Amino acid sequence: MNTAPLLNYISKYIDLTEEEVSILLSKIKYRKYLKGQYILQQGDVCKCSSFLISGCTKTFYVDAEGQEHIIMFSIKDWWTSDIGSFITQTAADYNIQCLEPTEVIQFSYDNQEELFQEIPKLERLFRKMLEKALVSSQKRIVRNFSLTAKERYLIFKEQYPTIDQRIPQYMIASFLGITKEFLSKIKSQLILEQ
Amino acid sequence: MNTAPLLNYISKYIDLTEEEVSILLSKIKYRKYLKGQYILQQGDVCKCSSFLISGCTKTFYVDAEGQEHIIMFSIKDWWTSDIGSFITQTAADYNIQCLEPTEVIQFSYDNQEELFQEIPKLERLFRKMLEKALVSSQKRIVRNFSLTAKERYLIFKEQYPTIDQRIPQYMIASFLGITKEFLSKIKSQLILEQ
DNA sequence: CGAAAATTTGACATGACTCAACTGGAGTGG
DNA sequence: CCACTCCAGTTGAGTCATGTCAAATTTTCG
Repeated sequence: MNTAPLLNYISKYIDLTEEEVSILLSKIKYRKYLKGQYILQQGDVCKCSSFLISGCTKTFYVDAEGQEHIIMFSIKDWWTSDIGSFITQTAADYNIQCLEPTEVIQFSYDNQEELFQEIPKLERLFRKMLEKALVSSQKRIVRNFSLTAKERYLIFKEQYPTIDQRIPQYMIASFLGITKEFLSKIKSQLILEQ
Repeated sequence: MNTAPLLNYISKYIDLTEEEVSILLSKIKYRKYLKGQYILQQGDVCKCSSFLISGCTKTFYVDAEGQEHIIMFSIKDWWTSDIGSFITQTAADYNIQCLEPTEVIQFSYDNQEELFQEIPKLERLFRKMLEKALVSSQKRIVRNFSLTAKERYLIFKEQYPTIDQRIPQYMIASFLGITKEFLSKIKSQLILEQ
C-alpha cells in the first residue's frame, strides 16, 4: 500500500516518530474503488473517513424531489466522509461516489478512537484539519451570499482547475448550486466578453 | 468571575480533574462589553476566542460596496471568533460586535497553545467542538442551496427563537442572505397564510 | 413630543429556473 | 464504415424568486 501521500500530508501538521508511524499504519486500511462505486450511501452509517491517494469523488445528497445536490468534490490529498454521520455513528445524509477509479486510505471510527489514545498528537492533527475545513466552509457560505453564480464559477475554476476538466459540467453546476442550463449560459457569456 | 457556564459546557465533552480546572481558570480572562462594542474588527488579528456567558453578538463583514453581511449570531454558551484569523494569527475578515451588553470568557492564542500542552484533553474538547461546528456549517450550505428564503426563515425562527425577538429584522435578513424588504414581504405572506 | 431608525409597501428590474427543442460527440451493432 | 442511439451540452421563451429604489408608515427612544 502506498502510504507516502498520507505520511507526507500528516507531516505538514505534526511530527510522528517511527514507532508512531508504524502504529498508525497498523490501524489503517488501503482500498481501491472503481469508477461509479459508492464509498458511502445516504442512510448508511459512515464508518470511516477516507484520505484520497488518487482519483476523484463527489459527495452529494438527493432531495425529496430526487434532485442531486453536490456538496463537495475530493481529489488527491483530501479527506472525504460524512462528518455528521461519522462522529455520531448515525445514518448519513450524503452519498460519496467515485467519479474515477479511486484509491483511498481509510480510518475506521473504532480505530480512530484507539489511535487518539495511543498517539495523542493525532488529536492535534485532526483539530488542525478541522479548523481549516471550518474556515473554508465558512468562506463558501460567504461567497454564496455575496457573489453571483458567474463570480462563483470563476472562483471555482481558479481554485479547482484540474476538477473543471475532469468531470461533466452538470456536476459543476450542481456544486455551484445552479442548473446546467444556466452554467452553460454563463460560459457562453464569458466567451463573448473576451 | 462566573465560570459555571463554561465548566458546565466543557463537562458535556470531557471530564476535568480539579487541578486541571484550576490550571484552566488561571489561563482565561473574563470580560464585559457594552452594547455596540467590538470584540474584533476586520483587519485586526483575532487574538482570542470568546465563550459567551450572557448577551449577544453578531459576526459580519463589510463588502467592497459597504454592504454588511452577517455570518453568525452568538448567544449564551456559544463560542465566537474569526477562526481563520485566530489559527493563522493574520488579519481578520470579520467583525464581531455586541448587540447587547455581553459577558465573555476569553482564551488567548498563546494561552491556548500552552493549555493544550498542559491539558491534552482540551485538544479533544476543541476537536469535538470543531466537528460539530463543521457539521452545522455544511448543513447551512446545503440549506442555502436547496431551500427558498421563506423556508430558511422558518428554520431560523425555529432554531433561534430567542434571537428572532431580540434583534432588528434587517440583521436577520442579512444573516439569511436576503434584503430587509424581502424578509418583510415573506413575513406578511406568512401572516396571510395562517 | 419629535427625530431618527426600523419596517412595510408598491412598481419595476434582473438573476436564475423550467421546459422543450436542438446540436454534437461517443459508443455500438450490423 | 455507416446508421442509430444516448448522453452531455446549448439555446430560447416564458416564469418565478428575489433585488432595487422610493415613498409611506410604524416604532424607538432621547
